Amino acid sequence: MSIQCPRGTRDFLPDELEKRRAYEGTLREVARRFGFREIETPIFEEAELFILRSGPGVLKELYAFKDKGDRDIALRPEMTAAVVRAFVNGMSNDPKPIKVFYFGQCFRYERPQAGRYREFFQFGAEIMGSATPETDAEAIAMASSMIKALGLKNYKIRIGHIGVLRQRIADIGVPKERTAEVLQKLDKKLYDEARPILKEIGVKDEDAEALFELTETVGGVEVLSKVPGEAGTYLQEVVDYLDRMGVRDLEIDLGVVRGLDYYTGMVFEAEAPVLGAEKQICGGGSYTLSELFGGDKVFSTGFAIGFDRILLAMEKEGIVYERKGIDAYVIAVSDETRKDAFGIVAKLREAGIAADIDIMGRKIGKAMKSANTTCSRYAVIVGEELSRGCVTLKDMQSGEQCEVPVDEIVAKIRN
RNA sequence: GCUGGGGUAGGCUAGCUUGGUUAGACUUGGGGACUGUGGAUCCCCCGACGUGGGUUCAAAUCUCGCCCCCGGCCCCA
Repeated sequence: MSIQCPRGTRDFLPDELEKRRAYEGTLREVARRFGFREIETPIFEEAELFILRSGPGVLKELYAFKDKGDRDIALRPEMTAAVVRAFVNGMSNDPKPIKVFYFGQCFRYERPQAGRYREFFQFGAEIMGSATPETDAEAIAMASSMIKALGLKNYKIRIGHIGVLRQRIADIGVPKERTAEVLQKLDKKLYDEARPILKEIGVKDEDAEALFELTETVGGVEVLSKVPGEAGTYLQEVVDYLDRMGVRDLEIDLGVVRGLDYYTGMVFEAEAPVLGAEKQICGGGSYTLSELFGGDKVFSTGFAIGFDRILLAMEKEGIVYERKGIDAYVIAVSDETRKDAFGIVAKLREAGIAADIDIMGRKIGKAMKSANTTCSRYAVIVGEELSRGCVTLKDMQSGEQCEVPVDEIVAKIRN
């Protein structure tokens, strides 16, 4: 038995990788259009970085190890922490706002299932040093554009506000150390499990029910009128900006919670229902994290897209990627012209044309077949017409062919 | 961590219930029919029982452990 990929990892064979690269390109292009620049950080970091960000609980799902210098190292389980670290270390005095995006693999030691791998890919973006509704709108707009640019049809973007919930939870007498526990139940909308917890804390029944009602505030942007105080006004602003930008594929859901403590205000998620259990394709919000890593407190908004999942969702929607192929396949009719054919393929390549040629000594019929399987636009047939300084150029799509002087083939193929 | 289903050539699969020819087909790949023309057809070739033990004269088939894959729960930054 041969050696397999480690559990939860995959080989990306050429067909698959070409597709992934193309969609990566789509995401990069959208980010570029939104004025973001790419950033890259190490694949491994000091384990401490992730513990600071997410709490000691992450350790059990971290690929962590000691290096030969006895340092505690971990493969990154996500990228935000590293980007914020890089910000604190080297970008904190850059002109604001700082808009960066990243793409890369992350690692989590979890049980693989649909859309969940141990090595997976995230595409994300952070806007740092700005805390305005415009900032949040910009992040949501870009996430929405990315999903649309990929061609996904079936998805939902839900926007909430963690500040509203935190405030309310504090107001009704839940101590800080039990907030996370309560939020977790609210996130899942497990009110029956939340009730006894709140009761035990000593929260009044009517306050508890009012809290549940708040998290049940779900619907179109019009439900914002029911959201009290500053947060309601703030979200209204965000939504107004989004509306002007033509971003209307959203709904309000104050039940959107997001796991972590450092989220401060707006939070949002996107999901693709076709995916089943692991349907979340994007998540983000506004946060402050830099002070945890020794920097000043800086407001940021960011999000990450689960690249593997969104591709899976696209596949389930029947979106197929068409292989690009090459421009020309050069075919020697006989051994007499074989070496000349290599001269011609070299010339095409020199001119920037993607050109291939048979290297297995095959005869014309099989070579033609190769031209076909490499998805070549043209076949360049090199035979006796070379004595007249010509080759035969065949359009593989239409089957039409004509004789072309050797020094005109580059121009002809370029059109 | 818990749980359901499943592993036969690169891919898809027959055989397994009832143990017994050389594990069969399709497809991909290589060669040829076809000495200057691809997608069609035909012929030939390469290629597999996840792994380790047990039962047996004999195991792809029965049995146990492990590994892996596909789902679901928990978790999900």
